[in-house]
Amino acid sequence: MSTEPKLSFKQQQLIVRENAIVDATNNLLAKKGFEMMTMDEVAAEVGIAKASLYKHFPSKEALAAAAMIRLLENTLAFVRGLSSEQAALDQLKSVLQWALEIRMKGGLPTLPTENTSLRETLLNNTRYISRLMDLNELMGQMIERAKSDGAIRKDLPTEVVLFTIYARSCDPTLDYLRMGDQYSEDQVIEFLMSTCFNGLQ
Amino acid sequence: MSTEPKLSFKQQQLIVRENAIVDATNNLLAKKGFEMMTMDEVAAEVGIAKASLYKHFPSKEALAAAAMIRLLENTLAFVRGLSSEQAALDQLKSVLQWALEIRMKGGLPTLPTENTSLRETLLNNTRYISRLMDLNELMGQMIERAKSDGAIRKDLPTEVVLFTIYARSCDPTLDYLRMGDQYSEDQVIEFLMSTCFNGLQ
DNA sequence: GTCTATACCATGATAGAC
DNA sequence: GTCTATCATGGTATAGAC
Repeated sequence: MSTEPKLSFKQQQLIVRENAIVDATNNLLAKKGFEMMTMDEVAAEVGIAKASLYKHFPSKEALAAAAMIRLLENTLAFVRGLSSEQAALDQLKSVLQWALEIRMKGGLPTLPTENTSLRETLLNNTRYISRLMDLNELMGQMIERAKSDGAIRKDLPTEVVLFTIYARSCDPTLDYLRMGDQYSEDQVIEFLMSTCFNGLQ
Repeated sequence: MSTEPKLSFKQQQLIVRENAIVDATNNLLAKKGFEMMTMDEVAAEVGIAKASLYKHFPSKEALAAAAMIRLLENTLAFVRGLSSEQAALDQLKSVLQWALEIRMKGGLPTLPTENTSLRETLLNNTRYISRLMDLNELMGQMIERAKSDGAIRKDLPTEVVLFTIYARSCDPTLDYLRMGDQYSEDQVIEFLMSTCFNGLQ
């Protein structure tokens, strides 16, 4: 991506530090949600003083947004790296599976579902919106290809298919099924994907 | 239900007042979520002083729990009132449709999805848990009947079917599709139900 | 850029008069 | 049981020294 050949030691150190901060934010966000996560906790997990956080990120919302954007960019990279020889339907399934595996490992759901001040902030964040539109575009193309393959129902608007996949990737059913720990992680993921693509009937 | 023949005027007044409080809570909870809803707002919407709220409900959590329990009891009443002549699959569809229509009208999603202090409180509330278990029991029976009718896939555990329906009733896809207002409310509900029961393929 | 210490403020909850 | 007024807590954000 970048043409910059080398970074000074200080710059590298800064990046490492900020990565650590975003990592901690990611974990806490996944575990407690935006409102219940406090800046004290983030600072404690990173091992720095709270005030130092504010040297890197101007607000709690900005910090959480950074975590969401990083996840979104990882998702984009995954989608772009999909084999173009795969059938479109299989590509879609791979994306959903990837997102569910991340959540299984304690990661964030790809999209924010709750009505929080974070949602507001993200909708005003141009970088986030830009990435989200890129992802929607790519996913939309895959859905349309799957439709012409006859692999996805043509009576559903592409938008509906898209949101349904997004929603399934954030589905609380995963947490409920995992809580009971009656099924293996792979089984849970298989159930979620199967009900999404094949339905209950 | 009750065998109490008459209530004093004061008692009736109390019930009306508390209903109004729970109504307001219900609306704000649906609009803003638990964390973003403040007791000041509830009081303002009811038109009483905040301190008066605390004469009726000991805490914010208890107030929200009252709203959730009322909804759950309404759901139970709806499920119990379903015609026993209907096929089990149609009964399940009716329940989902009913829940989605409530949300369309600005109501609460039936189950709490977020990780909040409210969730904690509810899980320790015996009345809530008791009602939830009743609902799960009834829904589980319907699912098993639908399975033996050959109307629901037998390879899915009943639990998985149950959670999937619950999750769909809280699905953020509804909000996204409504925002675009490209489709009528009935169309949106139809999309959600169809993708749930028939899948995307 | 990191720390300690603190300002500041929103909000859940209470006191006490009527 | 309702009100006005107030408290207490906790959490975001900042000041200022190093």
